[in-house]
Amino acid sequence: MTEATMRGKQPSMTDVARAAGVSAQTVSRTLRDSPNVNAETRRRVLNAVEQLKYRYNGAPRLLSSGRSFTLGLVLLQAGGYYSRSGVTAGVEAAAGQAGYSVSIATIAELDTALMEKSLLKLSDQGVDGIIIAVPLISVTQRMEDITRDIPTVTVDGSRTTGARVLGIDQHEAGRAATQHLLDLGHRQVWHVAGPDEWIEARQRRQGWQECLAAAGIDAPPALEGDWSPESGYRLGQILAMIPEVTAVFVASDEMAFGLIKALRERGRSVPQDVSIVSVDDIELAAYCHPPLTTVRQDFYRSGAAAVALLLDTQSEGESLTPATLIVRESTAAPRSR
Amino acid sequence: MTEATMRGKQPSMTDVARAAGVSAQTVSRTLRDSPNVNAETRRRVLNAVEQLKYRYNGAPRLLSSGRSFTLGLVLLQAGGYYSRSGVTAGVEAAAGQAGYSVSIATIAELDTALMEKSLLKLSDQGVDGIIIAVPLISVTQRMEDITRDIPTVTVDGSRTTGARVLGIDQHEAGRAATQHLLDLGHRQVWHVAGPDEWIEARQRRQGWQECLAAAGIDAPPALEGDWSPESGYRLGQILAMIPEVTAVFVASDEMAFGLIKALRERGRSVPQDVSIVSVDDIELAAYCHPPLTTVRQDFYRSGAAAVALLLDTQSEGESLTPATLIVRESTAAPRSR
DNA sequence: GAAGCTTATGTTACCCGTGCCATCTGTAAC
DNA sequence: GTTACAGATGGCACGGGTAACATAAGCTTC
Repeated sequence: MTEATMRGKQPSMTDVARAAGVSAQTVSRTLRDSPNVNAETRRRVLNAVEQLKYRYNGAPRLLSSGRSFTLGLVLLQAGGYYSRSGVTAGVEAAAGQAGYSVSIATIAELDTALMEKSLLKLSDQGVDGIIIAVPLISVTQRMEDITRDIPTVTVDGSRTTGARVLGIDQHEAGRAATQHLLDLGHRQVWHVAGPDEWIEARQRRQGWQECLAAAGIDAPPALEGDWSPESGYRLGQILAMIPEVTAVFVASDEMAFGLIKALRERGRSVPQDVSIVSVDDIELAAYCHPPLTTVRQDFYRSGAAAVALLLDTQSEGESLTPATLIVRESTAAPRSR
Repeated sequence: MTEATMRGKQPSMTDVARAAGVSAQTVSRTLRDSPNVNAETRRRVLNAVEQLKYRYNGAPRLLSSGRSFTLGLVLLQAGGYYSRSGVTAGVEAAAGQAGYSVSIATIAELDTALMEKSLLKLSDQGVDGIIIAVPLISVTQRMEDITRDIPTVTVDGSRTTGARVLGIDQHEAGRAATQHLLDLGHRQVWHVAGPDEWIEARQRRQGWQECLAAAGIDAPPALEGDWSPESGYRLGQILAMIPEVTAVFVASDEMAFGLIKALRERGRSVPQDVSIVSVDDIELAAYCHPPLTTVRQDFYRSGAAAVALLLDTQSEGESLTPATLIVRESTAAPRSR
């Protein structure tokens, strides 16, 4: 027992060493399970550790090894974007499992300068890897500089040099949603897309387009929203004025909420007059009226997979999480004429 | 992750110093905007920084001063809680403003052991402060040990020794919601509460109870959900079977979604048969059917305020963010009899 | 013109875990 | 008895930014 009870100061390995009557080096070896430590010595050391409530300090290792055992996560702050929580949880869980901690950097909006700043910030913190959960429009030189130095995985984003990409199969999501509507007998499927800078949005739109093309249908112009329910509402007011519209593929559940509201206000009911399929399967999708037919996305799994990809140098390249169509009550066959 | 991780030996301050023909200390002073640096010298240093692409390294500072300029954020992973994204964004923005980075620790469920582990993990990382955005049921000795060493602010949680508490005025939220229903002419207000471990839930319930008591009404038993829309749905099925129910105060928007669905399925329409007021004002609250009358919570602001409280040693004690009632269409006067 | 102060810069020591090498003991091999 | 070697442990330097102190020059004041 040491009489020196320094308040506020954490004990160091040297303190433990003194208490156990060995050198700091031996303490270090003991704690790292080095082979050449006598059983009796180990016991004494561990005892001292217990006694002093010694806590390992990673800073010196970071100092000499350059590794911080911290991963950076870039998120978009913009409200209402559900994927965030799921991806975050997945990333954090998988990282924690592997002994890494997660440092976040949110960017207020989709802007190259802000993006650069965030990457720089994470780089300054000395993160060992970066997970970008934000679409990248244009990749600047500076971004490349950083992602060249630090392993990077992009979840549902565009490709950076050296960055590995991973995500849900958005193309398939768009296809499946559209096909479901065609299968119900709809002759045409309209589309409310997400912002075109978002890879997800573009891929979903492509899936929709190609599915229509495969059925020999000329795709109507896509309407572009910003993921918000408000934008869905706005675009819904437009669609409600077009009598031909009987089926709409909406790029997110939240926009679908707005769309349904607009249609209802204009006297067009879902699914009797208009069928709607969206994407995400947020928790509330099953509890609105009518419950949404939607393509489920497993964000948690994506986040976890991103970390796995980052930490495991073996699995190079891309990987995709499947998307599954959940049929509820926002879709029906068109009214017979 | 192996050699790919190693950021090729980055230049150090000494390298910059050599390039600029000054001492490392002067470089340090320049980068930290110390007052006593000659303009010409500063120019040369910054030039060298640019040239060598020098990046600041925080590890040594953590090593010698113990300050990491990192804040820890404890979140609950459990899905569907809107508060998380808002609080996170607020925390990160305010922290970034002050030059701090944010490291997250999510706990899978409300469990003392997990909570301890998270705090320990953050403590190991050397965070300068901790923001707990999770309700604390019972505070263990180990938690106290940590929160005594590290400044801690709890957002909408219970009180830890030494931890400062901050949050939205939940009591007032419950009162305002209930009063609104009474003002419309309802004789009785039922309540679907959140889990009782949550301080928010308890405070909202108290506000409801006291408001009824003040009006001379005996409060009916509160039904307890778990914040999920599913639990709202389940409890809604029960309430739908009680003809006397004309007004319900629901502790969260998401539960309200479920409740409304259950009522509709049982042929009771909102707000004609039953009025509903909930809490949160999530983005979708305005886009469901009917749009929800709800008490708005500014999570972003709470998060930002938590950081301010943490970093500013002056402002001791608690602080409350106001809650405002947003009247939409889920409430109406009771049917006249 | 010496004391006293300000401004600008350099020097040194420190934080603490770990890689590397040195040391010491005991034991097996010749 | 001498060499060889493994096992166990200690000593020391290193990493990079910074607090604390030292130094040097310029300027004011009496």
